[in-house]
Amino acid sequence: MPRYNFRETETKWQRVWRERRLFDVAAEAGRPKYYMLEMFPYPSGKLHVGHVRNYTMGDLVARYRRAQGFNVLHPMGWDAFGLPAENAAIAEKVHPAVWTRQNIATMRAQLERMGFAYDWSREIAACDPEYYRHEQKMFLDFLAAGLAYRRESWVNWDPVESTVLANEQVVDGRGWRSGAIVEKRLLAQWALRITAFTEELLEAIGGLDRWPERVRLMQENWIGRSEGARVLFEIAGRDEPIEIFTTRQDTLYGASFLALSPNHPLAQHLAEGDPGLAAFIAECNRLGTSEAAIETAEKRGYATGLEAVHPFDAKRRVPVWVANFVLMEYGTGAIFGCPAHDQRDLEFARKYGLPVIPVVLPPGADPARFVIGDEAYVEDGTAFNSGFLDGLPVADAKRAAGERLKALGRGERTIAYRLRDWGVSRQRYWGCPIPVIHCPDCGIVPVPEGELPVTLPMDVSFDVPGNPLDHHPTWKHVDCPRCHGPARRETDTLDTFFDSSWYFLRFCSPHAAVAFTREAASYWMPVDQYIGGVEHAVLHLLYSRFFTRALKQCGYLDFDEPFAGLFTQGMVCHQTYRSETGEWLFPEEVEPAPAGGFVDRDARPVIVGRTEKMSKSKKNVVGLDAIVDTYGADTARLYLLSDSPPERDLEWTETGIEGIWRYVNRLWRLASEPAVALPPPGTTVSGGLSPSLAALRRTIHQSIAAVTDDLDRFRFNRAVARIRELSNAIEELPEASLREDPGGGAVLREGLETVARLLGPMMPHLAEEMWLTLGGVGLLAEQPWPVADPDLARDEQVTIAVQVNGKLRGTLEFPPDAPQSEVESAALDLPQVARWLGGRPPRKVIVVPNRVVSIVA
RNA sequence: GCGGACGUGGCGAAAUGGUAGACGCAGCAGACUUAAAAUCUGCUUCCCGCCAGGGAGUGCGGGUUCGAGUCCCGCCGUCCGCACCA
Repeated sequence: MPRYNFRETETKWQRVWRERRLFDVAAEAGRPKYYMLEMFPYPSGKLHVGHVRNYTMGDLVARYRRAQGFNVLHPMGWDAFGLPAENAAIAEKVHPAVWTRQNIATMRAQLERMGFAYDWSREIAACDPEYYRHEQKMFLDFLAAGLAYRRESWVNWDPVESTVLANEQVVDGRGWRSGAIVEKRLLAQWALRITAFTEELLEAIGGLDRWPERVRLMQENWIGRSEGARVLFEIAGRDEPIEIFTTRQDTLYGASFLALSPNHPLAQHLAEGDPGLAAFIAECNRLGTSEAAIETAEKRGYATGLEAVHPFDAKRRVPVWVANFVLMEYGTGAIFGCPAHDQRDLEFARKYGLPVIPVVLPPGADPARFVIGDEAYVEDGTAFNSGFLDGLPVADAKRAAGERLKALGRGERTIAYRLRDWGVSRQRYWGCPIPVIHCPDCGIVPVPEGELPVTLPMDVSFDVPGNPLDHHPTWKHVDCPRCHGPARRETDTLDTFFDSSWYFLRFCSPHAAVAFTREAASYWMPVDQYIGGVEHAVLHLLYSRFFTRALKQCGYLDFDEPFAGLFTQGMVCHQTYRSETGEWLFPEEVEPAPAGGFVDRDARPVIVGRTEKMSKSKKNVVGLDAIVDTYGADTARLYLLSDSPPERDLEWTETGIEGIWRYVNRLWRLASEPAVALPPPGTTVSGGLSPSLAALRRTIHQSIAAVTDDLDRFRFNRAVARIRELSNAIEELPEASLREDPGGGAVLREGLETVARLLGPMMPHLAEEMWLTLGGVGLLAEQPWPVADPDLARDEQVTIAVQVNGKLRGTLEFPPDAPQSEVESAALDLPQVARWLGGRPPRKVIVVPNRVVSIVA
């Protein structure tokens, strides 16, 4: 049995596509465009099959839209700055630039072998000075516009990576990469004013109707809008009031303390004269903020001795504490405590013996008898013990309290957000240098635009910990561009998320002297379909939305949203294996044991772990090269599309890939050894077909319609199933009916050509080879997408279910849209139906056209 | 704690409120073969039955409906995101 020679075929078609520059595109005013983009990868080494699932989906969409006549931009590039390159430099004594370039070469070759339809002429790498020079210019524009600024602030410090992390990069109190417990440090840092767009970023989420609901919710939660009030508390004996934020200004009469964050400026100031407070603060900053630490850490406080004046009642005084549970990063870093109506405040008050004053009365409760026990009352009710607020429901009391605060000049209603400005300084080498100079006389001076790019020095050493740019003997020593005195270059580099916040714009005009041309961006943008992992729901995707707005403000472009459509694909999983001693094993180090289970190469038993996302650390990866060597790119591509819905996780199995490989060979035989001789291409099918041939034609056109619909809706697994149904129908057609019917060959040709066309976006090499074998004209990749003929797709007979009391008792065959009365009487005449009716007339009969007859006995 | 998604055969999964399990994987039986592989044919939700047929069935309990995997209410479970957020 001849096997399909994927090796020869795949290289052949890849060469043809490349030589004809088939997927290189140019903007064509007036022609509809389609921008298909997959999140560009970090060049970490070699690809495994898990990496290419989203590229396979993206390629499917790109080729499909191309066949539909769109001018498709489908570029690829490299998110090439980042820490792994520096780690490799330390471990393997190879320069990060060299390591990165090698990985890019390897991975590009791997992507090329997959036959992806990229416009490689637009390839970019973020570590290329011709790329990052433009982001240095952007940084300077942001600086001029006040969107980039330097601040001294408490930052997340990753002690393992010796660098600062953005809030978004701290996961569960730990560095997102290193896993080290993050510490708080006060540092001077560059930040981007993402909070200038908070409300806009939040509101516009509503318009992202082709984004997954999940991602939109995650962004909403991340921005974290909450309505409340800021309140100023005068402090006895001090000029400066304390400003707090609350969502419960209606409960101000229940205040029994104020609490400051340990990092609040006032707390810091007081600590200078209070060694006990200083020790308390130091203790708080040592404690982690991980889930476990938070759950076990008790509420602890330190009384400062200060007293605050109640804003509504000057006679009332409340003590000011410093408390470990108050976050400097949220609100104003200070709260007022109302123990009766906040669980956390209650715990604190009970511990330190502070008063608990109920001020919200549950509906129907007796004010004289209502007391707070172990649980704060947080539900709705009416204000009491609250002076002018008494009798008001919570919502009205919030409004009235807000108005009174404003009238008194002691605060107003306001909105607090969880979103913080984006700290972009990183104390690393392998990133984009921040183009500023620190001058002892002039302060911060931007590098003149004519001197961009500020390039990284190549002669660096990674022998000592810390930032190699800072250690470099000469790099940072420069003259001030303004006063020409001795000055120092900024040695921090930009967070790599800066690089990925605009790469989709660079792809529009990758060789332009500017970051991107306005014309190219206005033609290609926004990205019509973006595909990537959900792990970037609030990192990259939020930063890019911010960047687009910031660039708009700086005059680069004139739209707000970069990604019109977003799809987040599921992961590729594989079983994990461990040796008896607990070391992870690669799948190829493991084989099935004759007695069941698995053994390693030395026949020692292997422990089979759970199925998890493919990751290098657990070794449950299947190398892409090995799969393409054994089965070819098309087989791998179809497998990644066929088994699970694209948004769900997919389990990679050896039997699964073999099943696809068998199907590939069946398809190949079907096209290369047709059951009857095919008429020349373009032969029209004449009428008067036998029933089985007419049925096949119907299946062909129904398949075209169904596959088209499935691809539009990202239901790739279903599309694959529909194509298999069509190819099964062709295989199952009796040879006799093909031979005897004069139209047989033409219908067979139509069927095979349709299979090839529908497969084109999924298995482009095999489809191209089938097309050639069938004698098709030109390249399949240049054929238009097939269009279903509704007349030919129409069913000749419909099967109508007959139910008695909701149970299926038989079926009827009718032409579509048969008269209801006929269908009804045929149903009642069925012997099974008569039996269930037991001779009595039905109480009710419901006829749903072409579907069901429901009889109530 | 808050927010969200999901729960269907041995497995991956299909199913505009209208014949549950399409399409595949695995398995079983058979054909071809000296044999194996490959290929082909058939079976494959569970229970009763020789068949005909019947019964049960989409996490659990209710409800709406002629009819519910699908809609509504209440549970249980799994996964994901956020979380001392004032």
